[in-house]
Amino acid sequence: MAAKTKNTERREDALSRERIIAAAIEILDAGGENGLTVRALAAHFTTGLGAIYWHMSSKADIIAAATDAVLAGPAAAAPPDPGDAIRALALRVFDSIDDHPWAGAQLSRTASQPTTLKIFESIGLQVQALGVPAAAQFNTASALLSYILGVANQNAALAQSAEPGTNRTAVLEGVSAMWTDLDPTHFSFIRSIAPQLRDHDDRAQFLAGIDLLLAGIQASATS
Amino acid sequence: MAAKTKNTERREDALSRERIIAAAIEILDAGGENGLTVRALAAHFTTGLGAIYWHMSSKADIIAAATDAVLAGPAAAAPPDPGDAIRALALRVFDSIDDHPWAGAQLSRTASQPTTLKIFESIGLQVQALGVPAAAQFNTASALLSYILGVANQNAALAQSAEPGTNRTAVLEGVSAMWTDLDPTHFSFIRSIAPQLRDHDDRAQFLAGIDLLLAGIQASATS
DNA sequence: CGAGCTATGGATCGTTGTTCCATAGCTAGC
DNA sequence: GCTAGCTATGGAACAACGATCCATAGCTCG
Repeated sequence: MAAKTKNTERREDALSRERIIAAAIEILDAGGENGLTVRALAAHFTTGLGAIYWHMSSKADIIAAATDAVLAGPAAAAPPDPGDAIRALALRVFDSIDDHPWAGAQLSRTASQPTTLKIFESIGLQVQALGVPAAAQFNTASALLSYILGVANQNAALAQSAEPGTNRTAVLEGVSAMWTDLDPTHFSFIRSIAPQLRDHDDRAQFLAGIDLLLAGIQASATS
Repeated sequence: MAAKTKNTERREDALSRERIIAAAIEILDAGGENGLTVRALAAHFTTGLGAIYWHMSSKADIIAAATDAVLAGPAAAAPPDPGDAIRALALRVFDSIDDHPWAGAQLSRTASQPTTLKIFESIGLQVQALGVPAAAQFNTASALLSYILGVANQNAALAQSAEPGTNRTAVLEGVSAMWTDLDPTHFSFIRSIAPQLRDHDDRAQFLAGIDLLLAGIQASATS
């Protein structure tokens, strides 16, 4: 059959779902979730609202698609060891959220988000490879997913709390100082770790939690 | 033109920050986060917007205060065993979010939320009691907090996705059916656990994750 | 050469958070 | 007892948002 040439270009730079999502990611990276408005998108293409809504059904649709696009990585070959595979998978999600914090809030927003399902599936497969009994696989994979999404959300929240081009170091300095000024009788622990906050590595801390879960899985299996 | 005398008399039921927060919780429980508008609050007290903004500085302030109020439990006496104390603490947060899902999304929104700080402090104290080395306490407590907030967020998202009086069982049935209909080659794990989703216990699953982390902490300490 | 679909630009609607202002009750000082 | 000033209230007004609707222009096909 003759290939239908859909070159119905009204504009030089034809609008499309892909181009809109790419622009949305740009705007989200620059201004956070509040910076993305349908009007800002329309202005980016020097067009009207109708053109945007012709390609996208709603703003939620736009953000969901942008999140999927940002997290749809090349799915690098999984390491042979299931534990390492989970670590690599988790870090891939973490790094994506680190680059695009607004996506972190979206990931846990709708449980049916395709990306979240794919992550959950990947985790589940590695949990099976770890030899976790069938009856415990659901709980184990859910725990890993919940932890990953939890960290993703906190990163997103932290990034949004200091919207503009604020330096990350400055933010941590501020929080650390705030923690140090807490009431010593009610917040002895937080005060004790306040100095560590200033130059701690988010990524390493995230990985430490994954390792804790993996150690727990190992321990539960051999007991 | 002295026609309209404005009815700005002092009210019998005097407005106050506490009464506004209580009403906000009522509205949030009934209609979720989207159901709470400043105008709905004003209508609840048969007053205007100015009266609300006199007591509360912003809508974010209202939601934050409502979240704090809902999670400020009686802080029951902690069990002697640190592990049990963490379990009890985590379940207290879980049950609060279960009753007021909208609070789950708020908890991780602002890291400086007093309630989150208190939870973090409590976790940290028990982590210390567990004998975790000082250098690992920050990471360990953070992992526990991230997991708890992660589950809280997912509960909040799930509750919001089916806003009205939809039955929880019906929602799970639907998701379970959706999982079963996934492509078998790409979602073998999710399909395998789909039946378990239908009648799984959220609370027990949450606790299983806590136990996994506790087992991991134990294992890391003795190795 | 029109009919019909695709796509666009923008007016418009309803709702939201927030600010502003006029005004009434209350209280302290004289 | 009177008034200046603070506390509190009710509601108008504003700016911005997501979403819908509509007129219209380009294009394909019969």
